[in-house]
Amino acid sequence: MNARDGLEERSAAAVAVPSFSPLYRQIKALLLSRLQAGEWKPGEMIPSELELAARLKVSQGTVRKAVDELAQENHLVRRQGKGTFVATHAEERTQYRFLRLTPDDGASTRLQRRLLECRRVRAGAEAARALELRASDMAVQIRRLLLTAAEPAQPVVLDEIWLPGSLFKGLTAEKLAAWRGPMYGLFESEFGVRMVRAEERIRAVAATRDEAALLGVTPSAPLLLVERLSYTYGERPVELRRGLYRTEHFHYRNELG
Amino acid sequence: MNARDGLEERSAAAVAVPSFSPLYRQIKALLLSRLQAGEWKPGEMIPSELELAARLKVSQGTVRKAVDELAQENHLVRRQGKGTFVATHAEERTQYRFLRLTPDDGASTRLQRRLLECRRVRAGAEAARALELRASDMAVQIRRLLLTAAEPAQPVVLDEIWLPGSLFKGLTAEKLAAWRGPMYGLFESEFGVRMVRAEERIRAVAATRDEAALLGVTPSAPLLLVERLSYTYGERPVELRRGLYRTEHFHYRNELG
DNA sequence: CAGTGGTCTAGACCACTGG
DNA sequence: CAGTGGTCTAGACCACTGC
Repeated sequence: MNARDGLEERSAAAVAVPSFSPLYRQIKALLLSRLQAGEWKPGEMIPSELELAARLKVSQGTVRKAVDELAQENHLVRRQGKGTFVATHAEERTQYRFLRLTPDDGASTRLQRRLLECRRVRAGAEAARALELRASDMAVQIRRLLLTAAEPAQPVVLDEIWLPGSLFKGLTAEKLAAWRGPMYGLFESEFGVRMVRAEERIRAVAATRDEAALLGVTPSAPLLLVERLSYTYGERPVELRRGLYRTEHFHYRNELG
Repeated sequence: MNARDGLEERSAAAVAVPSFSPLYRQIKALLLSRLQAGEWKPGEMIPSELELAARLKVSQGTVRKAVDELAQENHLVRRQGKGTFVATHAEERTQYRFLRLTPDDGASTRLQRRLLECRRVRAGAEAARALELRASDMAVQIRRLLLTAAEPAQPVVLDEIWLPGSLFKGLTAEKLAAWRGPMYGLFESEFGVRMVRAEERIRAVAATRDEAALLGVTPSAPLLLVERLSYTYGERPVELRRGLYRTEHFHYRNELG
């Protein structure tokens, strides 16, 4: 079978390409569109390679390459002997998959949360631009603290979060406070919004008086400012997060390849 | 042919494994050991997949998978129609492959260098621990500024670098100042040390009086502290770098998968 | 044991590069 | 045009999981 033949179903899903789109990329785009459509939910198993190959009239190796790339991009998780599953933030080994803050000593990263605020507001200029909304559109604004779990509890992170109001209709302080596990897990199961990737911009700033009070540092103390924009399927931004990190005993870790 | 047969040459290069080492990983380890041995120099082309397959008595697909992983880990660079080449820091499109600092406006990242110091010193406790030396061993210490290229030149980065003296014997201020292109390119071509990966720890700190003077900020102004430990082949640390970044008009960018 | 992903092969053909 | 990496196939067999 030739890569250019048949496959109407695929060509519809195929994304813009340089000049030539190999078959496995068309399969990949097709699978991605099905993930986006919610055909398989986070944590669920997708059909086996052989079954997909048979259904799509393609060899196993071609499906394999498509699934490999999706697994590498954290959309799918392969488990030998069991199957291939839709990735989820709900059962992360690390409590927070996107949080790169680590204690200086290799100790545990157990942190407790303290919800400060959760309300619906107009997005405003900055959040609207990042989230591709109008400034007058509604947004959910959350403010919260992360503190060390060990007593005495020390504030470490002050987060300020904006979410598009249209996507998070029933999100209340009660729901947030009651939820155990990663916040992104709640977003998945309650609102069907799965974070796929994120971009962060990091700066050093001086604490304002309010920030200093909440984080237990002196005003104008240096803090790490981490601005994160998280995306769901289709490069659609769905969360803006402004985190202030105390870094006397923690650091932001990064790996450069 | 079975994955467990023959292949004395490979088993020697095979690294510790969970319980089962597929053939392509043995090939990968073999290629990696040859890269480490300098059999092919940075920028050079390695033998074609078919030739390697023939020499190693293995199918092209197996070599392919090994090379794929090495390319993904930035050891090799594939160029369709031309060949597969040893990765190098000398011909990076971006001037600095490991520098994640970006201007807030999407403008160019052109920076100029100003060498402040380059001398041979005792490593000292901190650098010795990081570089796996004795505190009494000699190290090369470099201090330099990076400034915006556009006039008026603004200081942006203050770097302090430690290198193991034993590996960088002829490294002098003159050599450094005369070198055009990335510093890591000089390390490759003059000292045969290729940086393979790096770890960074990022913090917010207050500028000391000296640091403030060099960077043109007020004392105790917030700065981004980026501590980088770079490794060459075999997980061997070969550079400790302590960078202080001004982040009023620049930010450290990161992608989270 | 059956079902899954993981490895390996052999061979055909395609896309890209440079002489 | 020859030589390179890139794609695709069909089939065999291996390793891991759970019943």
